Amino acid sequence: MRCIGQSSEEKIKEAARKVFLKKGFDGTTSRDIANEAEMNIALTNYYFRSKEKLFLEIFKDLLNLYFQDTIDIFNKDIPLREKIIESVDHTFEMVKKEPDLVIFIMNEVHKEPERLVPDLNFLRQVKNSKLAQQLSDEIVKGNIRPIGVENILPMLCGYIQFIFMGKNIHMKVFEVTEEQFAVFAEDHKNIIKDMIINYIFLPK
Amino acid sequence: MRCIGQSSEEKIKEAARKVFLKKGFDGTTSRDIANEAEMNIALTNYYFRSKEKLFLEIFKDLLNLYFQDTIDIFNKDIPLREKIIESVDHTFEMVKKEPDLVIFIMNEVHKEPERLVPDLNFLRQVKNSKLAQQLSDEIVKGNIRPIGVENILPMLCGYIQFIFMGKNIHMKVFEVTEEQFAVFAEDHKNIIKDMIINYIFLPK
DNA sequence: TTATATTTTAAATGTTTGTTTAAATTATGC
DNA sequence: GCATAATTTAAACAAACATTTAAAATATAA
Repeated sequence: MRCIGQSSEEKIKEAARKVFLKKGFDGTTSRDIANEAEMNIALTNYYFRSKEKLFLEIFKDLLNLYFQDTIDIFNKDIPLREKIIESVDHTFEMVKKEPDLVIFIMNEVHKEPERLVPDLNFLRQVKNSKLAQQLSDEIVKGNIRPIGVENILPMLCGYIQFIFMGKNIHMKVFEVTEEQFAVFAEDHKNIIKDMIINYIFLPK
Repeated sequence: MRCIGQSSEEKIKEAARKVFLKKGFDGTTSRDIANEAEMNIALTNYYFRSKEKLFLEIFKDLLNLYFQDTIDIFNKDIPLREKIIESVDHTFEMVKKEPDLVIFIMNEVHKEPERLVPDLNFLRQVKNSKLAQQLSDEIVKGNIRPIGVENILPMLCGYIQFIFMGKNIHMKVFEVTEEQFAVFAEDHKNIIKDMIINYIFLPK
């Protein structure tokens, strides 16, 4: 094995990740991946047996990327207000760093929901996080409105995600540049945080 | 021309609309469309010249469906509070009726933003609606926080849309049925309305 | 060095893709 | 009814598809 740089297997996986994220499973051909990796077309099947197997491996990684840090934040031992801010901020940074991730996950799961089945145990962590207990506690104390994880999850993650999923539409509708969109997104992020906190917490 | 029922052209267009919405452009084959329409494979090209042309025609219709009613509501001569409620309610009904529409538009525009270029004039109506003026007026009067159309649009439409785009993910994460999801969605719709109004309007 | 195992290659596999063809069928206008 | 136009059909098209093959090249281990 050549030990300078990545192995061929890694090169292919990274290239495939890039192309799948950009074009989705249906829009990606084996040749696209081979070209991106600058490798022979046969190597994809030599290392991963099929396009589908390679996709599923990458999909698993990306689903992890999509949820793991959020789960970790939900499980942190910090006050609710802080957790809300950190969650929104993290989602914002995540979609900024990996702009194709959300629409990719949404679209692939929409077309074939059963792709999530092998990761059901992983997904369950979302609803069983510390945040759930934290919400119940604060509700009992009368500090916040009665609200469950299922309703706060989209607020903390989904709203921001939507802004970036609809980036191209926004840019056309409001006729703005990338830079202007970035300003808008930052602005909207702060509105979301204010709005959630303003809504959730009850006046003393 | 046979005048009982639809024309062949209409049959094909309707079938194509159905399949494109479900599987997207890349995931749809000419034979899928012909099968769905129960028509000969050659008729797609006889009536629409190519798969691409047929797609663009349908895409235009769907983009209209996605935006037109919202634009109309934005232009209504009704109080802001009422307009907010009506917008959210309309979005909710729209995505319930056409569950694949939002992810379809999002995904196709994400892959190829230039598909929106022919409809730029149509899209401009969103930001030039009466709602924009209405917001400025209320801001000057000190009734609401300073906020622009670009920030209120996602609140009125996007948040609800996200809930339905992520339907399959939600159902797996929270292990609920279709019926339970419907209850959740309804619930979240009301939260969104409360949250927006609670945030936008300043106390007298 | 030599034998063996791993990796890479060009070429070919059989399907499926979008699209076209030319003939067959049906409708239309006089 | 008959000529013409419009529609529908089965079949074929080349190109692109995922995947396989078998030989060539390279690395490994003795």
